[in-house]
Amino acid sequence: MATQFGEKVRELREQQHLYLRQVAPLLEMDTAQLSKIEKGSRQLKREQIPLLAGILKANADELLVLWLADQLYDVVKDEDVALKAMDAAQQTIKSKKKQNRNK
Amino acid sequence: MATQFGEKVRELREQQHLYLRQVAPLLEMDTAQLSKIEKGSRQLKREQIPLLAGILKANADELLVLWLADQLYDVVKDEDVALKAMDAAQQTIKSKKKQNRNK
DNA sequence: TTATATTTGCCAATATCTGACAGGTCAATT
DNA sequence: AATTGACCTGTCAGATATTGGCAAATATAA
Repeated sequence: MATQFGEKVRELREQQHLYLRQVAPLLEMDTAQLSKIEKGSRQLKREQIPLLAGILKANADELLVLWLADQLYDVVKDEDVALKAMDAAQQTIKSKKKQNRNK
Repeated sequence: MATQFGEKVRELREQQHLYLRQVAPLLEMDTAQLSKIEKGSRQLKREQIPLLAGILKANADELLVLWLADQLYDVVKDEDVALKAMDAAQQTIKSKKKQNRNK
């Protein structure tokens, strides 16, 4: 249930001494929603990550990596072949990267 | 657009000299849907993979790995930090595995 | 042309996710 | 014990996304 992204957001928010009720309006949501995001039962929208990073004075890419890792984990979390699937996907990404370099 | 899973299914189906119209009904769908699945514009349901593997005399886990890899790829395909996110997710999976061993 | 196999476009039906609110717990304060 | 402030949880209608199914288009071969 808990997510790496949510836990990191909470940690950063507390470091900044901010309350949910202070941060939530900046993201145009209510405190309940932000609470759920930190607890991992809702997803922040991908495009809101840079804004949130700004609010929490954090690195947007670092937050993005955690956010993506949560999405990836969600796909394979119950699968015995999770690591094999991850390897296969990694290969795909690497070969696409190579393609992009050569065009 | 194309998927590893879809391409593999087509390859296997042709090896078995089967037509879409022969395979589709066994999966309780029409040929159009199966065509889209092979082309990668639709997803086969996770739970239908073993049945399809049986029809195509293929290994269910092998197909599952491709299917999952497609889902994973879809999450990160447009992201610069794709590989970092994959690494992070891999770490999470590995540490969960360890947890399961010790309980 | 005709027949067969596959592909594509469309859209209604279904499934999933989100926003918003109400009511709840918990801890500190009076 | 009553109040306050911060946060958490459940619910559900509305918004979004996905799927199923049909019809028509395309492709290939005879």
